[in-house]
Amino acid sequence: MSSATNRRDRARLPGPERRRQILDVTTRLVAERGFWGLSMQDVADGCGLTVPGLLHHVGSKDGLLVAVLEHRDAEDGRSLAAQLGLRPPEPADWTALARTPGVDLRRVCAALVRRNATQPEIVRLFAVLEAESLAPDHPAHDYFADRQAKTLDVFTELARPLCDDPRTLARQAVAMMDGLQIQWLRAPAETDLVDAWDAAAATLFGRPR
Amino acid sequence: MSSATNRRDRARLPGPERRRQILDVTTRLVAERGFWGLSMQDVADGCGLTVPGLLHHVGSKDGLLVAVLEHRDAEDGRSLAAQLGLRPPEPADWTALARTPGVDLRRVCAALVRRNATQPEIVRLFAVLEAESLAPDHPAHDYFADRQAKTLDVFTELARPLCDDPRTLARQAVAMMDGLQIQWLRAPAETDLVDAWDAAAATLFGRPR
DNA sequence: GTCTATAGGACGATAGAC
DNA sequence: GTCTATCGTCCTATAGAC
Repeated sequence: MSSATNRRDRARLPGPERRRQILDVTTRLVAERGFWGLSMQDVADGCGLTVPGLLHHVGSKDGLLVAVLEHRDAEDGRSLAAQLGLRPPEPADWTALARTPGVDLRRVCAALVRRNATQPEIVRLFAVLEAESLAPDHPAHDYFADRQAKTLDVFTELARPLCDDPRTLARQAVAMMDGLQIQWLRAPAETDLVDAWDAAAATLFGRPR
Repeated sequence: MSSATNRRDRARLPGPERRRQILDVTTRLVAERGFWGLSMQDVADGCGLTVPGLLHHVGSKDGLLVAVLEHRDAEDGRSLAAQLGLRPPEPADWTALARTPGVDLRRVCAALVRRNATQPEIVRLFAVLEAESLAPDHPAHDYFADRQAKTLDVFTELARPLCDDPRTLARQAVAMMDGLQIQWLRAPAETDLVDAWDAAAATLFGRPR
């Protein structure tokens, strides 16, 4: 018994693994409590660390949140690109979607919803932060303001082939996704997110293809 | 200078006025910070009270939140009843709407949106708490679970005359309202809530009347 | 109905040893 | 990379005087 957990059950993980662990634990806790309700103590406990040990990795509580959001963006970009069959080199660039032939708003939304349905925790993270960050002094305020603007722009481009007023359709698609996700999170037993979205897509985009 | 503010600028308000002041200040602060981010000290300061003075009125921090939510429900019930021309005696009973001739989901949503557009602060209060209260141990968790269930039921009844699948339409109407409100709160300059809703109503319910 | 005083924690962050 | 120790601040709530 010499190799693993050799000092009081506190594993001394290599840097990258420790970082991933911190991001995972934080994601879960922020989804539950929001940023104002998050305590560094809880995160540290969840990682088997002390608070100063945790701060060594992330600098500050604000820094922790930023790290989580950046990590999620990277993951989501990769997943979406993979689902839509894009080439891996530049996965993080949402904007590229709008210029990819054969990809329209309907397909992108369907892909997003299907991915989201498999990870309620992440959806909840964004739902909570989206509301909390309306406050101008919230550490993620600018991040979410940019995100909404960028999402609406890309969705508008994607909606252009589908209707006369793509901006309005983009707005409605975003609103519907956000709203259905909240209902699903509150009553997961009653609601199937994919079914609810497919019905909504029929309303938004017209009957199937 | 004997009647008002006679002791260190701290007005000794009569009970009901003080209560209203507390609820107003709390509403504003919860809308900004959520419940986890709310501090009794800030509420007390905003009322010109000490913290124990504040606690005398509301009992506890949880009690304060409950008081705010109950107060809002009462006000909203009154307003909606007035806008739809119902008799005042029983304004708080949402359920009655479903049995009122000439009232359907389209009209009720239009009335709700038009009222909400005049009070962004209240809309934000609900948006923030709706997300925060997804956590099972949040003091408003049960309140919002009930609220969502009840709203969906009433909306379903109201949608019955309009389509074949009223439950689905009800879900979509709720989702769309919630989602458009978030977008409006984040970028009030770019979005007019009433316009956005009227466009969405055309999508959801079909072209005008 | 409002105060002073205070209990009793939890919080985020820093300094410095190992 | 992680620790111990500690600082200073903020928090909700209670007890009891006025």
